[in-house]
Amino acid sequence: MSDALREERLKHLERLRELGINPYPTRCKRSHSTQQVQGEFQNLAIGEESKTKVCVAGRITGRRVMGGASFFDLTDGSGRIQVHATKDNLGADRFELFNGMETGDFLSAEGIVFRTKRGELSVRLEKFEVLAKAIRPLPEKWHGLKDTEIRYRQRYLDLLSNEESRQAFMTRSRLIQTMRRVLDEKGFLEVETPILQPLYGGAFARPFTTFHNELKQQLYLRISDELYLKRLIVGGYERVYEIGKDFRNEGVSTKHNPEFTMMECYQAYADYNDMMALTEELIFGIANALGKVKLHYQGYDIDLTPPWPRVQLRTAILERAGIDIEEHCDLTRLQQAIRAKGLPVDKKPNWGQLVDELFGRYVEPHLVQPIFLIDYPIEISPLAKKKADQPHLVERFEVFMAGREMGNSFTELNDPLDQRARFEEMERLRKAGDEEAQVLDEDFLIAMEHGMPPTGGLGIGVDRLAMLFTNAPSIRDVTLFPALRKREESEGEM
RNA sequence: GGGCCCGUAACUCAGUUGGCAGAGUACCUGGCUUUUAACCAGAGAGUCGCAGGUUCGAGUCCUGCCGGGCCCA
Repeated sequence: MSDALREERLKHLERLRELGINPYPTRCKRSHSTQQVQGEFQNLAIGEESKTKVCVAGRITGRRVMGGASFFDLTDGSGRIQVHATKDNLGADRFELFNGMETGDFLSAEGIVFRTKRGELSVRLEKFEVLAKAIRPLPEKWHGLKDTEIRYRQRYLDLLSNEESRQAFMTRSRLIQTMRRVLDEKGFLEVETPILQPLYGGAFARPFTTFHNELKQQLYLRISDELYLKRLIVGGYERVYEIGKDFRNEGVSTKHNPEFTMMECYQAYADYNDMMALTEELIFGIANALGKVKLHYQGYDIDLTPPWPRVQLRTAILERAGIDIEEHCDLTRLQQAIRAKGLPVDKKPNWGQLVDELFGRYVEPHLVQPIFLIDYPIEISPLAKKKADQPHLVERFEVFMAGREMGNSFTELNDPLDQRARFEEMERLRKAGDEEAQVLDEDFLIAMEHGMPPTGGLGIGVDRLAMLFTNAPSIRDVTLFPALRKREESEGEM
């Protein structure tokens, strides 16, 4: 019987009820967190006792029962404290009841604080209350929980069992907190834009679709925040940002979860050079807050101290692939150059996409230290402003570290007629079968036709940054509930 | 979508050439009033992911499916 352990705990639950004890009381009092006890009484000597009583509450994570005395570990969100109970202190009945409590159960424990012979700060139990009975056992503490599937599907067990995992999500939280603080301090306004959108845009990706019953209308889950945030720049806010989920209907891998967290910000009267400085400030600020300006990531030593080099995309490709894309500035000539090098490269509909492919294959994996690559092909950047002197390129950069793109930015296109032409080119690609080509958004064009100031925009992938700062090999290690296949039967979980 | 690997008790894992389903922890019983991976003694615990096939006999070999991981697209 796989439920034998649960049955036993249910019996214990019934025993509690028979004794008139509510196993799930509505309230509990506690005077101290375990951390407060550990701090406040750290100077108690062995054998010494506190003058005052404390009341702590937490989950039983260890039980050492020995005849007339027992030691329980009580764990709360801040840490752990040992509770010492004796038959003499509690009386035989209450002592027996206490000893019957099981790992995983929640208790409150009241008594003076003392230090045992072995030097462990402990609460000498005088009174206790059952706070919540657990009717399933927790994973065994010594080996912990390793099964990746259970760790993802039942993340609470992972958080209880694996301290590294618990720390990783706290690091992620502090990362976002710092990102928000830096942006707030610089006068950016945090806003919220629609996740359900009648059209999707701002990135190359296939969307999730859904349906609004009352409106009888198909809606898309956003693939980026860009087009709405720019409408707010049109509306007169000079600095806006949003941190939230984007959704892309693509495969699941160590680097991709179908929903992921993105920070996007837009600053009027700025360009991509300003956004490079902002990127450094943000990521360096986070690194400082986390104490990880120099860090190890999956075998790499990475130093985030700014400034980071600014290198032309062209130069980077020339160095790594030995091809000067400017000397082969149309699709067929670039294809020939690649073939002449004996390099395999997929068919692409235009020069820009082929450059992107070349870059992704031969350059990106080598970009370990932080670096900005600047000036991208116009075909893969339909929302960015052309370079004045090189109209086949745009003022765009991507920032890389640990062989991965961490952010994307451009001097935003604010010429409504050029923007319309770019969308129309996208529509052409779309009709030619490119499912990821962007969709013409008339409402967005109308907004831009009302006048948009020169603007710099930046997007940073929060999950990837979190991976970097927690040394996580997979996005699932920094995503509390990563996307997994639905299981056939609902039965069978522990 | 393709390749490789994994799925055995609540947890962590063994399981030989195809020959009775195992260990540690947890749980249960007894002992033990300063232990801390408590200790000592004893007992129980299994749809070997699912479904077929080969075989006298399958956790083990074969096929399909489900779920997970890594690499590639």
